[in-house]
Amino acid sequence: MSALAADSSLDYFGSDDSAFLDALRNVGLPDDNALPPDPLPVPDDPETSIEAPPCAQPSKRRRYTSPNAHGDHRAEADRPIGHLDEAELDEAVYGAAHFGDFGEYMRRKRAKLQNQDRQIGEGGEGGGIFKGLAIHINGHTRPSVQELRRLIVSHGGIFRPYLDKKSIVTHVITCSLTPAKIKDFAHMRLVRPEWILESLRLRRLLPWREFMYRPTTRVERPQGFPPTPVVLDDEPPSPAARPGTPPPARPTTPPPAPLGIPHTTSPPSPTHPGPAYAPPGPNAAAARAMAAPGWRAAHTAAAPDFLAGYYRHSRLHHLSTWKTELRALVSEAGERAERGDVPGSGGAGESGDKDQGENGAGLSMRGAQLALKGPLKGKGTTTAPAERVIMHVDFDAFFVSAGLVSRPELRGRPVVVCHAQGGGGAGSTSEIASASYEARGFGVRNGMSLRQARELCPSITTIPYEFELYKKLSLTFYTILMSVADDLQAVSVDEALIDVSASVAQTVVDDGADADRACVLAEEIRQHVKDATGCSVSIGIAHNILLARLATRRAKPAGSFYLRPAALPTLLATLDITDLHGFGWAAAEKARTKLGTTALGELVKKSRSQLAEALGKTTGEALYKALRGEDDRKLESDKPRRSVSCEINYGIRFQSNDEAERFVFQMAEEVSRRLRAVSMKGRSLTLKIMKRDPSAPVEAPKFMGHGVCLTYNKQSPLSGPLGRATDDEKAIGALAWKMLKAMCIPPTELRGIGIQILKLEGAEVPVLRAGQVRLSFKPLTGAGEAVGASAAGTSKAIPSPSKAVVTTASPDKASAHAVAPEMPVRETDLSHAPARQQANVDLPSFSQVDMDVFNALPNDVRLELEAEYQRRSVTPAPIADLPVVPAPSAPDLARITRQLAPRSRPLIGPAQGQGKPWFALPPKKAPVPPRVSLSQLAALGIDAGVFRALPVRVQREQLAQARGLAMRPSQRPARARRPIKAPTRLGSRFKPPQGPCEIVPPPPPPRARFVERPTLRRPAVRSGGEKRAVEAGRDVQKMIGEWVEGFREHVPHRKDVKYFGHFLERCVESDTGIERAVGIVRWWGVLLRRLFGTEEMLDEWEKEGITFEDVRVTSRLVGRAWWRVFAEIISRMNAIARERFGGSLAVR
DNA sequence: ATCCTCCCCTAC
DNA sequence: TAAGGTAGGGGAGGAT
Ligand SMILES: Nc1ccn([C@H]2C[C@H](O)[C@@H](COP(=O)(O)OP(=O)(O)OP(=O)(O)O)O2)c(=O)n1
Ligand SMILES: [Mg+2]
Repeated sequence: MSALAADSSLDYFGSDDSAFLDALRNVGLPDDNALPPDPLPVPDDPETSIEAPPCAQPSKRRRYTSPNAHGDHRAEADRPIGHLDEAELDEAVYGAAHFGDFGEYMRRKRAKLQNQDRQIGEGGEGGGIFKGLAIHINGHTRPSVQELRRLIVSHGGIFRPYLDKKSIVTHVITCSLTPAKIKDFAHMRLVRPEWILESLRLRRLLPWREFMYRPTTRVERPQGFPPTPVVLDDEPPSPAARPGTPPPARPTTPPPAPLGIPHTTSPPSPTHPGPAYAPPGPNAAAARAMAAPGWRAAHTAAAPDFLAGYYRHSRLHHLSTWKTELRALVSEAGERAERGDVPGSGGAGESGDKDQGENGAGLSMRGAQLALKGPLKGKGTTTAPAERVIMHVDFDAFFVSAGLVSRPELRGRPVVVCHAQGGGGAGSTSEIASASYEARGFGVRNGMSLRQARELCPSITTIPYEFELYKKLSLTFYTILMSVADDLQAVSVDEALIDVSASVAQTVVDDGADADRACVLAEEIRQHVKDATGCSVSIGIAHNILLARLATRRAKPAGSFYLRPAALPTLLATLDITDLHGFGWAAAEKARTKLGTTALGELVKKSRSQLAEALGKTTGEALYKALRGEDDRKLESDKPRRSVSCEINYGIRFQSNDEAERFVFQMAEEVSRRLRAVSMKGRSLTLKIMKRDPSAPVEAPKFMGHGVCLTYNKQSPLSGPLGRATDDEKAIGALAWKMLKAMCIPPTELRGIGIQILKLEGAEVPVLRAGQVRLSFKPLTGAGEAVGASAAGTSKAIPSPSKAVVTTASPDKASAHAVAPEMPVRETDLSHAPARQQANVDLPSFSQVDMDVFNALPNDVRLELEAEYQRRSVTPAPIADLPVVPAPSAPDLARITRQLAPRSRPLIGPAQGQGKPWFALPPKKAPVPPRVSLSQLAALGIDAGVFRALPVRVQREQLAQARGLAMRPSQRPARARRPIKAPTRLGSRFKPPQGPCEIVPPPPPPRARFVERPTLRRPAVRSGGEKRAVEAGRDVQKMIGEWVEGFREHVPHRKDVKYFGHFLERCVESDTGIERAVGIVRWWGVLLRRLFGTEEMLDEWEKEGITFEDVRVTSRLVGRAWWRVFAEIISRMNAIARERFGGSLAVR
């Protein structure tokens, strides 16, 4: 029970310390009337328990709170914490307090936090220099909120977690304020954290004014407009300026700028001030949806097509998959390099020593430079660790940057990527994947809910995901890195570690110190990537991985930074343990409870054994060394894969066992598919189950989320029909279902399901598919050895893989990395590519080819490729069979391919050896690119960058499409339709006027004195179906006129915007509506220009400080609002247009 | 000691 | 309306 209490409080408060929990537990007191019985002994609602044999309750049930505070709160009254009547506690603490403004939740939470502080204070570090102060901390701070709180409380101060009218706050600590808060706090004592730190250092309370917080240049503006851009995303600091020193100062005053600071701590539960991820308690929208008949069956995991749709939209799934695929690609490239893949290149790396790092030459991507490096081959072994030059390269706000490539109009504005689009979603729990640096200036961070973001920054703009684009940019990025790296470790789709020791040595700089050369090289890389992708990356440079990562913090955004060991102490003094890669919330908690601090500046004083004791041996020692700038880990570019899994913990809402069973089998198919994709089989299956915690509401705070759960993981040996390892979906499904049944969990309580396959083995020979390519490597390395090793089984048998063994003999490795069907490399630029040169073409290894795509190729192309592969005898048998043998899991592979595949044809691998390293070679018979001038493209509304990236065939299509489009509605290319999900939706989706009309209530009157404002929602439209809407062009134009005119002194109404936006989007979706939509939008633009002037004019007026009478000022702001809405809608239309046609609309 | 199994944790 | 996945390092504690 006590364990539970601790657990519950932790869930609830996140960063509570155990002393406090102990104290609470020991207080002992009456129960909370709201308390439900302790969940433990209570059997699960028996109602629909899965009918199963002996219900063996799984051995472990663990409470799972999302590591990410997805708004999941343990039900307050979950379990007795003690016998303290909390009202009395409050009373004692605050005197006659009234909490009318607080819900029960907030009230209790606050009381507890307060109590906790008392505990800290009592145990405290003495001194009372903060006595009499009541301090609130706002937003992100450095040190962290928790750390500051601890410092304050332990020195006699009071920590105020929240602001309200009832309790006094003497000071507010902050590092950054949103405009809204600046206003709120106008009359308060705003002070920087340094006040606390310095006061403590000098052991006396320093005058707060000396540390007064001043908003950085930002000026608040009325309508919630974004501040002037803090940092331009696409404006790198002055070039390779002074190497060895930080890039030109960012617009920051306080040392650690609010920008670029990674998420702080506190995963579980909202401990920090600021908006909550979601309101506590069941998600209202979800409750409503679930109550609607048919909704659950159509939109949750109970729907037959849920799995595919879910994965198609899951960013985390993509992130994970890409990472795996990139690793495989890198690994393959390494192998090719070692092998001296390019014909004729026999020599360079002695056959004997393989090691990937083997001079740059090894990483064949190097092109011309390699020649020079040849002689240096020994490098991998000779270079002392201290001399290594490691770069950590990472896109700035990757998803956003990618999205802005085609939305330049949004640059400089607070933008986030998330699923929820448009102005709506006030309470949206949609998660933000990436926030622009401007948005971060408001405190918005990756991983927040849209709702939180809107609270911090009401004017935030959302843009949709573009997964294909991310993947494309990523490949380009990696190709560039490969061309300079001696070694490369794929970290994620937007991030990699490279060893550039050799390249640096070669970089020409007069008078160059290594550091100088490294910085020059870094800037070159940044420029290359920028040119090739339109996005900026930042680069951290140092002698080891750890420092390089730290350096990146300073480099961001859009810069590079060389961190020399000597500078480390100073840097560390400002950092928290969670700023180190690999150290998160849990580590910080351990440090805090066991060592009394999370500040690196303090931790550095701890002994090695102290750290080891607190954090574990390995981790502790790693930290000890890290604090001294030591890190001898080497880049990992070819580790064998050890597991393949598939889990979904979202949208799981079953009513019956049948639904659950169906879903489990679908998941089994999915894992099976993944296994086959990498030619692996497994001998062990782990079923991972999440079950709603009995105390958690049926609907989680996050829409369709899993909420607080108990987890059950059960492992079982897996074997196929014939005995050993298997990838058979039926075997997997049957076992998984059997295990789930045995858990006796009512299907209604399931919230997450996962299947993980372990003990992997390479698939057996008989299978022709991709995996067989693995064999093709053997002849080159010695078949005998390979066979022998294969008997050895799993990698474990070969512990620290000696270099030699790795490449030649490990079957796991070979099979694991030989295949990357989901991420075929393809040409990125046809028009630049030189004609194919027979000898040097680097076709992807056959295993890398996505079979579906391959099979779908035009006959001649396919035959030619087959011939080529045969010629090289890379793959003996398969070729003949391929066309015949349909890919094993055709439908699903097809799905995946569709999901990842661009409209272009895949196939050709990145160029090796000579030539522009970062552009792939064209397919044979490259068609002649159409001749179009940039201006022509512009006239047609096609984005030149996008266009250039398309295969010629598609270019032609697009061109034709656009030309027709400009004139009259025309045929759309096959397969350009947006996916449609549930049938129920289908109806409304294509009846523009209807959906919105039903959903959107009439907009309330504008705030000010506008009496009869026109509305877009009018009966005229309501009556129509799709046809009507299309016919409505004239009407719509008229309506817009009225709308804009009516609101010329007011910001457009959100609902109207939403409605209008929907209408236009649907027009773009339909074949017949595009032209009309473009016309309408143009007309709209004309009206806006007429009324408010262009945006540029507005800018001018503003810059020049031109102020007319108030009216004009108002009008200027209103004008901006209109233009902003205008841009938003256009960008949404363009998103659709891009998806359908690959270009943007010419609406401006 | 050393392995193995079941977690937890972290990252993107 | 939203899409909270996944692989791998490492620790605790039992089996060997
Ligand atoms: N909680 C998160 C974190 C990241 N991502 C995705 C979107 C990010 O764009 C991408 C890269 O993650 P980074 O941590 O590198 O963050 P950004 O690139 O967005 O910003 P920056 O690297 O500049 O801090 O991964 C995500 O979907 N969810
Ligand atoms: Mg990034």
